[in-house]
Amino acid sequence: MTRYWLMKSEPEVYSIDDLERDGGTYWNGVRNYQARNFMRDEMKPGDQVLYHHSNADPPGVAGIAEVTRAGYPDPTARDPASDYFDPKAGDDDPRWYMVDIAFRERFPALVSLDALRAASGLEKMLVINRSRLSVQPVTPDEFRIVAELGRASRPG
DNA sequence: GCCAACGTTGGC
DNA sequence: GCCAACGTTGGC
Repeated sequence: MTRYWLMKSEPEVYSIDDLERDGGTYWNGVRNYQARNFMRDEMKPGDQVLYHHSNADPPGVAGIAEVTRAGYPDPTARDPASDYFDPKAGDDDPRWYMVDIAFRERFPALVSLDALRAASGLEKMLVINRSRLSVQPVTPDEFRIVAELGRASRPG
């Protein structure tokens, strides 16, 4: 069963343009248990992802990606040289997980957070109500509505 | 840069 | 196991 997600990235750090250039990437560095659980337990290859720019002006959904590898241990948690190092991660408990994603689509223009708030059918989206969760599920309807808004967008 | 929301830590 | 203190996120 295909599931749908929203994943956030700061464009200053890694934007949809970076993802398009690279073709795909691994989603390391998530250090939140709820987001970790989604990646470890629920995300599967083929799942579709709304790629959201946070800490941006404006913030919003920039395009679509696809999960290409299900959750596996995030090696940066064990790397003392990494910003994401976690001394509590160990051999028998990787503690943090990541997935791989691939670029699929870049919207002509970003679907801003304001546009998401204004759209009918997106009232319950977590990105509106719980903006701090960096990996979050979206319903098939929410995904479809955002994708349609994105594809219909015009560059500003 | 501010600050509200909220997740995590640690003392008790 | 509670909860105050603290750190981080992210919209503005």
